Amino acid sequence: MILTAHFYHKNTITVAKQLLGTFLAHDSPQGRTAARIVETEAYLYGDDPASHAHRGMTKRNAVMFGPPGRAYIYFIYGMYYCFNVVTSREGRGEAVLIRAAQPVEGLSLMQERRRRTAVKDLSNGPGKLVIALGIAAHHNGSCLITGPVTILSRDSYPEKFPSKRLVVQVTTRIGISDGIDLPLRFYLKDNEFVSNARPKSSN
DNA sequence: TGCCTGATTGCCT
DNA sequence: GGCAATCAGGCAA
Repeated sequence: MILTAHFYHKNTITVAKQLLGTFLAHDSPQGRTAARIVETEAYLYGDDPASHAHRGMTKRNAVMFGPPGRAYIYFIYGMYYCFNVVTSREGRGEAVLIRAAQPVEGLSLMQERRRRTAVKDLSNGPGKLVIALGIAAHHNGSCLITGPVTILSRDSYPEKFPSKRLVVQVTTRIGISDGIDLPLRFYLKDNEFVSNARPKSSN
């Protein structure tokens, strides 16, 4: 079932952890794809220099300051998009970046979109999962409760993923140059679909 | 296996 | 004008 608004109206770190094991789904004209979220990062209000919202609202980050439960999608490195979930409460500017996911439904469509056959390489990174799921710039600001991009609860695929205690690992975040010491990256322990990238060291 | 680099463009300073 | 919450491919070992 689709996660409802109150799921997102919580402390951003809590949401980042609780998103692990849920399913990001997209019902597109080409068909349905869904992937289990295995890696997230929190971007916070206040003393978080890595957050796009750190210097206040701009044209790019405006969605971060809107209501929780919407998609914040931004363009990066001239060719990729990253998918985030707005969290906490309206006006704060907090979000969770979805960094990696495990393909669950619509595998062949994902393979076609990614031009890759290896399932392990379809969505094990923030830019990759956006491509695999067919998410695009026009989904920026879209509501994750009404769709077409939605997030489903952990019990949505009981045959493939029976109810089980999830072990969450915590590290610093990836690919940033400020705020690199903050422990705001979360992922499922020993999951082979977690992204390959490693945090920078602060030395 | 793992490090290094080029690709490519909208947004912010 | 510089850079960014990335990725794939190439090359060395």
